[in-house]
Amino acid sequence: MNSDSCFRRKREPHVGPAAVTPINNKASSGGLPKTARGEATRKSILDAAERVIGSNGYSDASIGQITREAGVAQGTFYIYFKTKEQVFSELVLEMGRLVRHRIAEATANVPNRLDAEKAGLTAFLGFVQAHPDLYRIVQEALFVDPKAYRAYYESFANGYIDGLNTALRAGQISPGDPETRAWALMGVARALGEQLVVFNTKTPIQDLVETGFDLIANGLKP
Amino acid sequence: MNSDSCFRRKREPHVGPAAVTPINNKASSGGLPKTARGEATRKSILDAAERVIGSNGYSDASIGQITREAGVAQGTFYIYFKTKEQVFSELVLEMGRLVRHRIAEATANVPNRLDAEKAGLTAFLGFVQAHPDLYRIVQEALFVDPKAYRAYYESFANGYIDGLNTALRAGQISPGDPETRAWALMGVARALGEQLVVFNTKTPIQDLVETGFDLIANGLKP
DNA sequence: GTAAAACATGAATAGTGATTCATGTTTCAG
DNA sequence: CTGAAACATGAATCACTATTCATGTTTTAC
Repeated sequence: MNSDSCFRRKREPHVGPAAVTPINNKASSGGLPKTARGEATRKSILDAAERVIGSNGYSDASIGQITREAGVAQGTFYIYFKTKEQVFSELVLEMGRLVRHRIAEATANVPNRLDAEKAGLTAFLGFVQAHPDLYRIVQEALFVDPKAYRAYYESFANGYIDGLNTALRAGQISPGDPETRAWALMGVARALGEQLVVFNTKTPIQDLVETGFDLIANGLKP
Repeated sequence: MNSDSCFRRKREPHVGPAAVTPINNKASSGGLPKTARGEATRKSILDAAERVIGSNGYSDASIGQITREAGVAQGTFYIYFKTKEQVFSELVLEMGRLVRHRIAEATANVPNRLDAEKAGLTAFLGFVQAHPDLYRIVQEALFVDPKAYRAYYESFANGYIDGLNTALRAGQISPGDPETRAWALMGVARALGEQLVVFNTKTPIQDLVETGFDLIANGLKP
């Protein structure tokens, strides 16, 4: 329940002229569009939101900017989204789907877990580099929409845990609590991704993967 | 250069009545206090800011809340801090000092690097659990004060890199790029800390340390 | 003791931007 | 064709709160 400073408290819900009004339930406020036109408009708003929020951050991104960027009037925004927070949440969800899909794709036909770790890390870093904005968006979700933030990482973790369990049963990795390991491994990937887009390291992705993977596979022991 | 939505553009600097005005340079606006009284007031504001920002987040924390919590008038805030952003930055700095100090302390007399990793991880998780607010504060710094955010992690990393280099020379760890390793290892600690205060895991700290350390030391290889 | 510096107050100012709404314009089922 | 639903518009509203300032009150140096 964060939100921008202005207009925090919702205004008293405005009751229409009377029950007489035709039940104009529109696509109204958050509803999904019912025609191709609406579909297109909604998408262009969402895309604009991605760019604007991605580069300015949530608080500094204004609905005006977003709609201008999308080429629609300001009021149009509220035909498709109930609040500013809602677009943001959808952005986070969408991004989660994209990353997971990309990693699943990259690790799909890799039968060995360690190779899968390497492939997954490579795919993740490639994705981060291609979508630096989306990376920041997820980070900010912790404050704007904690639920979405948790959902993002948890659905990520679940897949990871499954993978580790399978590998464990197949004797491909040493024993160890899969849940904690999953979070730790995600932490490695996240940190290296952050190196890329937040700290702008000069280290090439390939080297990050090399060093990161060696650590994951063999640890620090001499 | 983020900031809250309200009053983004600074008002035209107000020029005093004339050059006649005594150079009342006060502790004015961001200056440090010059008496014990001032010192105490400043500290109480900073402490209040920690609590308020820690639990409400930066945007939702208002100066009014902070000063109320500190038991001073709203204007008093501006005797010690130039802007809302400034208190926040100081909070981040202060927190960085605290964590690093704690970890340095915990690893000081541990001659072996692997043992030091374990001790450091334990100390870090303990700290995080004791200061869940401060943990969130650092995360939010990425958006409110990116410079402080980077400084926080970079000074952390520097110590880490030194430690790894020393250990490498002493043959206590296997070879591998210390910089990338440092970030990856910090990523593990960060992720496990997040488990604790953001995801509220039931796993006891000791188990997190056990699993995390085993991964760091030996990797996943069977 | 006293002037000046420090510190404290809190009401007033003013920028901002999310959200609404009254009013069009398009689209489409029948 | 035609009326209703869907979609679009953009000016107006107005809750919020960071920051300032004119005016006290305390403390300190001498």
